[in-house]
Amino acid sequence: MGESATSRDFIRMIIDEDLRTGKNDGRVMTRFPPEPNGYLHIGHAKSICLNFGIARDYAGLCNLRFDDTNPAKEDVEYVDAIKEDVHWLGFDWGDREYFASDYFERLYAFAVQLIRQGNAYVDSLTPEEIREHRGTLTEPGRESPYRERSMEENLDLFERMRNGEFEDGAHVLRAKIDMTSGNINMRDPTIYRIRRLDHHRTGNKWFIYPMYDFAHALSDMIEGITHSVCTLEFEDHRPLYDWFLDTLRTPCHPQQIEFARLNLSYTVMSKRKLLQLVEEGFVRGWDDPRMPTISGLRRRGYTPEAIRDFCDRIGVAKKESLVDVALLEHCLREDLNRRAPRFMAVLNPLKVVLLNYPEDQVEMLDAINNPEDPSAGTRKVPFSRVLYIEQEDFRENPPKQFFRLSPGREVRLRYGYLITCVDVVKDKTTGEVTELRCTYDPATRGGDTPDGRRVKGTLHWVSAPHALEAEVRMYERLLTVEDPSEETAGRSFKDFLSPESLKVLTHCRVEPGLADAVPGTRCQFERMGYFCVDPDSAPGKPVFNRTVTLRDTWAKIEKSLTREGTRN
RNA sequence: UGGGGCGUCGUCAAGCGGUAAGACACAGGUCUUUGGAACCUGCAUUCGGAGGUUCGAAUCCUCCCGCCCCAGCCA
Repeated sequence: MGESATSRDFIRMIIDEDLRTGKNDGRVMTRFPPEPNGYLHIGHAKSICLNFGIARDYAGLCNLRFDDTNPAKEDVEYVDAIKEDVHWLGFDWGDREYFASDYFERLYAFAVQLIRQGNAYVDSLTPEEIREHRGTLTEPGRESPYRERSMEENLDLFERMRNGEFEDGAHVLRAKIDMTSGNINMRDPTIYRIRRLDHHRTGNKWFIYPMYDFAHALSDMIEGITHSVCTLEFEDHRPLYDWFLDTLRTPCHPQQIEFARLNLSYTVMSKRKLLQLVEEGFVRGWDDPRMPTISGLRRRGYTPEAIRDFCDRIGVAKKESLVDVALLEHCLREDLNRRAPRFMAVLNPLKVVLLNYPEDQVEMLDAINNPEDPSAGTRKVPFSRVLYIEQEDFRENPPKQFFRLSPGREVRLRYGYLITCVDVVKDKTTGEVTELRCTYDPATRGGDTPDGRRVKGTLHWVSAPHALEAEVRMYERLLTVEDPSEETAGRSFKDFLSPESLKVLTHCRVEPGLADAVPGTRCQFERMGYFCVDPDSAPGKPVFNRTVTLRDTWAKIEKSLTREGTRN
C-alpha cells in the first residue's frame, strides 16, 4: 500500500472505497495509453507513475496500450521510443503490451452491433455540413437528413466503407444520441471515418479507423480495466464513454477518472509545441537536453529516481496548476548528491604557476570520491607546478564578501595546498588576466593547516600537464517566462525562447580520471554542478552536459550586491 | 444566454463539522577542505467573496465573483 505518511490522492480514495464495497471483485487494473505520435515528456511521467503506481500499491496490473487509431499521425519510431522511456523510468508491463489496432476487428463488430440496435448510422454529409449541423455552444444542433436510414442501408454502407469503396470524407459512422445535448460530445459523435492510409501495424488492411472515444472505452473494457485514469479535458467525454459501454451492454464497465495534467514553469509541454521545436530546428531533436521529454531529461543526466520522486511530491488533484521547475531540480540534486562521484573540472581555465614548486615534481594527492558516501572511496589526483583554476575564482578587485583568490590573498586548493597570489600577468593589448603567479605553502599538503589558520576560500583546480581537454555544454532554461501558455496579443511561446539556453565551452580541463567515462555517466564537478557524459563523446575527447547547477549561495550574494550597487 | 470542472501560503498540496500538515521557494543562523551537503529557526489568526445553519465551519446551505475545458471525419 501507499505510504502512510503521505495522504492518498482522490483517485486512491475512490479505489479504497471501491475495494471496501467489493466493486470489481477487489481487482485493480489500470493502463497507460499513449498515442504513438510523439515522444513522452515529464507530463506523461506523472501519468505513468500514477497508473503504474496504483497497480503496484493495490497489487494490481497496469497495461501499456498504444492508442493507435489515427495512422495519419502515428509511427513505429514513436512506439519504440515510448517503450524505452517507460522502461527507463522503472516500470514494467510484462507481456501486456497492447495496441488499440489489435482490437480493430472487434471494434468493427461492436460498431455493427450499434447499427443493428439502431444506435448508429452512416452519415453522408460533408465535413462542413456536419459542422454546421452540430450547432454551437449555446444553440442546439440539427439532425442529419441521413439519420433515419434503414438498418440494412447502414449495414451495407458501413461494410462498403470498410471495403474501401469510398473516398476519404464521403461517409462517416455516427452514434445516434442527441443533437440537442448541452454536451457537444453527445451530438451524434463520429465513431468511424474513412482514411485510405497505411497503418504502421495493420498495413493496408483497413480503410476505416475508429475514433478515440469509441476505441478507448472499448479497449479499456476488452482489457478489463477497472479504473481508467485520464486528464481533465476528457471530463465531458465521460458521458460518451459510459454511453458506449451501457449501450453495448458490455460485460464490464471501467470507471473513467480525470486528474489535472502537469504544467511546469518555464516549460512547454504540449506535443504539438515540442514537435514544432524539433521540426523548426530550435533544438537538436526530441532528446535535446533542453527538452522536457523523457529522452531529453535522460540525456541531460536526470535519474529515473529523481523523476519518480518528483511525481510523488507534486500530488494528484483536479486543480489546474503550474508546478515550479525548482521542485524538479531539487529532487534531482537530492538524488545526485547522494550518488554522483565527485571530480574537479575547470570550465573556464586560468593558468596558475606556483613559483616555489619544484619544476619537474608531480605528486599524487588523495581526493574523496563522495563525501556523502564513504564506501565510494578515494582516488589519486596529480598535482604539479602549473595548474588551472576557474576564471571566476580570481578577482583583481574583489568585492566585499568575495573570499576566493585575489592579489596578496591566500586560498586553499582542494586536496592540494594553500597558495598565495603574488603576481598577475595580463595581456598587454587587451588587459585580460592571462596568468597568476603564486607561492604554495609546503606545510599544507592535502589542504590541511598544521598551524590551525583558517582560509575562507577553497578552489577546485586541475594540473595543466595532466588535464584532459573536454567540451562542456551549459544549459539554461529554454524559455524566459514562467508561463509560456499566456500567449498575449499574438505572441507565441517561440517569442519567449531563451537565446542563452545552450552555451558550449570547448576548452575545459577535467581530471585525467574522466578519460574513459562512458556516455550516460553522471558525476559532480565540485563547486560547479552535476554533469553527464553525452553520447557525442569520442575516446579521449569527452563531452559533458551540465545537468543542473549546485545551489549557489555566492551567486545570490553577488546578485544582491549588484542590486545594492545600482540602487546607490 | 449551453454543458462540464476548479478556487487553502509565492508554487504545489493535506484537510472530509472540533479550532490551518508537509514539500519547494524565500529569509536568517550553526557547521564545513565543495560559498555544496547536513542541521536549526522563521514563513496562512486564515481557507475566492458575502450571507446563513451550528456551541463550533476551509469543511454543510444560499447567492455572487474568478479561472479552465468543450463546437476535429485529433487524442
